[in-house]
Amino acid sequence: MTASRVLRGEGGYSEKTRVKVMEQVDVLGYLPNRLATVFAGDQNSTFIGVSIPDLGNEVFAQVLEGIDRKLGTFGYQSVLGLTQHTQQEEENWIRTVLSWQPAGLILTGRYHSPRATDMLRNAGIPVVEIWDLNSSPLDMSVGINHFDSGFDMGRYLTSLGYQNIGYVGTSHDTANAATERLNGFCKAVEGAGGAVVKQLCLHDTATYYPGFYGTEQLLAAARDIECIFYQNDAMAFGGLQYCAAKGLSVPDDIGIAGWGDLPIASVMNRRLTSCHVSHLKLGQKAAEMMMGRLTDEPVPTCTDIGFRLIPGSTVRNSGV
Amino acid sequence: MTASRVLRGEGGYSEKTRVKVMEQVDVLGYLPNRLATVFAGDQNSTFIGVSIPDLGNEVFAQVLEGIDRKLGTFGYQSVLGLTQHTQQEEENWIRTVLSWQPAGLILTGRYHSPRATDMLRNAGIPVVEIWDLNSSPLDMSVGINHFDSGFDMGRYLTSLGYQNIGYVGTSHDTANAATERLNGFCKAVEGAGGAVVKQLCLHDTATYYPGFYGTEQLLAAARDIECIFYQNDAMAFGGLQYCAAKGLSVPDDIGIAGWGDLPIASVMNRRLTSCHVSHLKLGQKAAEMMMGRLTDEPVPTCTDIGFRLIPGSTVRNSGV
DNA sequence: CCATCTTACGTTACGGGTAACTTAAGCCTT
DNA sequence: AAGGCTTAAGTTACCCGTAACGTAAGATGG
Repeated sequence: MTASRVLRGEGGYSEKTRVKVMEQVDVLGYLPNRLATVFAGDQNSTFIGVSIPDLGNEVFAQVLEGIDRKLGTFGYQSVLGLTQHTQQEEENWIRTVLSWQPAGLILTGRYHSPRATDMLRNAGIPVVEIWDLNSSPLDMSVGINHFDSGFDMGRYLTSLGYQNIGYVGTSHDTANAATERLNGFCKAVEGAGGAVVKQLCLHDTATYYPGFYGTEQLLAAARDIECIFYQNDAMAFGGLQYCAAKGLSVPDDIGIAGWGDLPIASVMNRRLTSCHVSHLKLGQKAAEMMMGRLTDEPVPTCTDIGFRLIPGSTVRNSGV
Repeated sequence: MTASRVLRGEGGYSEKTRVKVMEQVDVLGYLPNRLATVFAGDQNSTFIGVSIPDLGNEVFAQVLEGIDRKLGTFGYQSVLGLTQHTQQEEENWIRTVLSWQPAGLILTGRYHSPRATDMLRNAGIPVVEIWDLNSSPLDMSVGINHFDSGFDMGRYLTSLGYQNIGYVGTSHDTANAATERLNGFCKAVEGAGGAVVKQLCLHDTATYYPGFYGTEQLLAAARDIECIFYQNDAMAFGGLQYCAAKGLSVPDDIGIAGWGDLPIASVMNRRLTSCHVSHLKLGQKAAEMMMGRLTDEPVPTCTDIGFRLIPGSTVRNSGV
């Protein structure tokens, strides 16, 4: 007991005793068992469960980096869960991670299975839903409005005179942010008298090569396409390279627009038309909101971190 | 007690009782507290501490993905630690994560602080050191021989007739895999009568833009450089784009070689000279070795997952 | 019908840290 | 020197799940 007091520095012991305790700590290589402390209910754990769809997608790796670095400065640890974009994986992971008594959870996406939602409500711990801005979150939410970002891109492309537009992305079991971007995009394009003539949703990962062959498939199916909007920048780069390989000039023969503004854009001579989101900041903000809630500070329920359309030069630069 | 038996399905209860227990589980929304089980010492935890330098570097994101997915199939969770390439961060993280009684640790790199090494030895749990192959690991090791991979690249470039070669990378407090690649590279180049005339180690992250401006600095300092070896592919892409921006023809005016074979290479029309390592497989293998040890299977101490030099077309294609 | 076995369920104790309380020792005051 | 006060250190109980053991009821067999 006295040793416990010394280690926590709460006072009530003599200097002589302190030294003796610290000596024994060194001799025994003693490491406290935090499990016991948390288990006894005297303190909360410093685990934060963090669910991320996948790390092959650079944007999520950046979000996770932002979260973990910020949590680390508060002495908290991320317990990772890669949910592969499925609600079932997420539900299983939530069940497991809750049994470890985490201090809170940060979840990517706003769509959860009914059982998952129940567990989250019952857990009585802070939950931050990230990525998709959610006006009625379980607890807290930080992200952007994906529908709006898709809408803005649709409006931008149609303002340049594009009428026949294609989309290349990937398909998922459930609605997700990319779906919402596509919905916003279609609404804007159709509202401006254009048409999203072909939407390709590949059963693949949203990375470079699917962007490449997806472009081939799209152009084979709809030759009159003037411009392609991609699920993300990686797929758009794949599309750019397909065009280069086939001698299609961008933006003269075809326009290319991505989403997410990957770091590689910083060195490309031709700026990819895209939409910038500060992924690192998103992650940091999520961690800050979590820590704010855990220290009983007032925390906003929803935080919109915003996006910025990047006109770029892979689309024509004015209306025809 | 009977409830505990029902929940673990170990038998010794009647069907009637089972139903009653399950009803109450539903009513109460009961979730077991795994902390108590582990704390009581009846079982090990299912945490695996995973330290990764940073996630901005795509290769580490892939390694982590490989680890976490594989661990997930065994019902284990990763507790993440981003150590930012410093031993002090790693030591602090190890101390914290050990206090949570993890079942094992997976650490990136073979160089740890003395205190960290002590803690790891005393912890009595499996440790897998990844990335750098370590012939005398603390416990287990999986990765590649970075010195050799640098050496092979040096030999390859000199075999093409390159004599004055530059290097662009980043600097770190302590020796790391990139340093070993550079050492192997220099040894091969010098052994073949060439010279690594300038080595630029930037105080920055090993990403695209530092590759871009690092190239500018390098060429300004040493105009006679014929070929540049980069710490990784991201920096090499930055270099490629610098050359494109300045009208330098690759490989006619200058040769460019990276390391790591990033996914974006799959869609580039010009194959980047690089070195392929299966990062995902590395992560999976690390997780498999960990699980093997935890289930008392015989596990090899060291696993070399190998690398493959990619000749590419960003260096001249035969000796002069 | 009693001895023995089996099954179902209950009781006790433990793990490591700490809150709350108790005891012991040292110090001062009158 | 007895009483009151302060400080240091010790004791007890608790957190929750489960191993180990105990017990009661029912089944089986001779």
